Amino acid sequence: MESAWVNTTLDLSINPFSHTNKAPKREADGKMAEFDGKSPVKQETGILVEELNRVSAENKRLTEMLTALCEHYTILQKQYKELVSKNIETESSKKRKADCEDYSTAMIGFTANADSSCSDENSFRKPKECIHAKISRACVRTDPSDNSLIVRDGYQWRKYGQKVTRDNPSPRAYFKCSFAPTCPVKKKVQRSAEDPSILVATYEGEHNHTHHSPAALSSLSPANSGAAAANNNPRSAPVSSSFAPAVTLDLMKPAGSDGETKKPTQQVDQPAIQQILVQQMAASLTRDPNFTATLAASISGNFVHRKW
DNA sequence: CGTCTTTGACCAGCGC
DNA sequence: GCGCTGGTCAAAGACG
Repeated sequence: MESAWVNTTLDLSINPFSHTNKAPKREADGKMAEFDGKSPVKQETGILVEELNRVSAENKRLTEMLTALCEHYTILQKQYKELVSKNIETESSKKRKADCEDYSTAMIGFTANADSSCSDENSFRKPKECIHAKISRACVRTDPSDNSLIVRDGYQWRKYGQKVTRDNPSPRAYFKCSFAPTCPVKKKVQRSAEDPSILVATYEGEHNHTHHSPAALSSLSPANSGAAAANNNPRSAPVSSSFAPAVTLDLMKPAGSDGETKKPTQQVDQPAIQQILVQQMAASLTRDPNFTATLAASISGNFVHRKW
């Protein structure tokens, strides 16, 4: 389900006039108009009207594409929900959870937040804790060459253990929330066995403090990974700026009543997800210096080429 | 010197 | 009961 990853990047290299070569043509038309002896104002007006119509048509076409994309996304998400519910039913019949755990399934669909239910990893081992502890899972795509098991989520974590598990060659790191001494939240981070570029973070419990960490605001932005990483783990080297954009949501959002714990997090309202996505895209873009630089270059380039 | 990470040891749960 | 496995502890070392 690679298509489930939400790509928030923009291709700024697209020149709106490139496919029609309107700009050079318009320039040429203007020169020709001088030779034709027609009114340059009328020529310019006609060109502008034509361009306006073209832009409107393109806008309409893009809107239709976006609508179709959203519809496809909705359909895919529904299919994923059905798959997850089926998996929960089948997995609950198995005795040992470790045999049925598959991180890749946790990444399916909306990979940012997969709030696990009692069918999750501790359900068979610690059924009592499962009732009280909120368990959620997040998948973050990282640079495959980056060996650090750091997931920047805005909180401060203290590593208290590392273990190599049976079904995954990469070690699993254990973290406790160090922001508040009484905070019971624990986090396990391990690379996906199938895709080493993906870090799977499993959170247990709920934070009993507010999200004061400065990195909390910047954690959603890959561009600020350096500062966030410094806050999260001052001693570790800053994560490469080539960090792929990963959607990261508030992982500690309450999953609701106990009766609802059987449902995966993907049950969140569709408009809410879209709103979060839009906010994250905007935040990610506006905080990325590369984006602003590229945008400025693109705009200035357009001005130069178009010779307004 | 204080804080944090590392890592081997220990403990508990589970299956056989 | 034994072995396997995951989770946690705590001493030692690194780092600023």
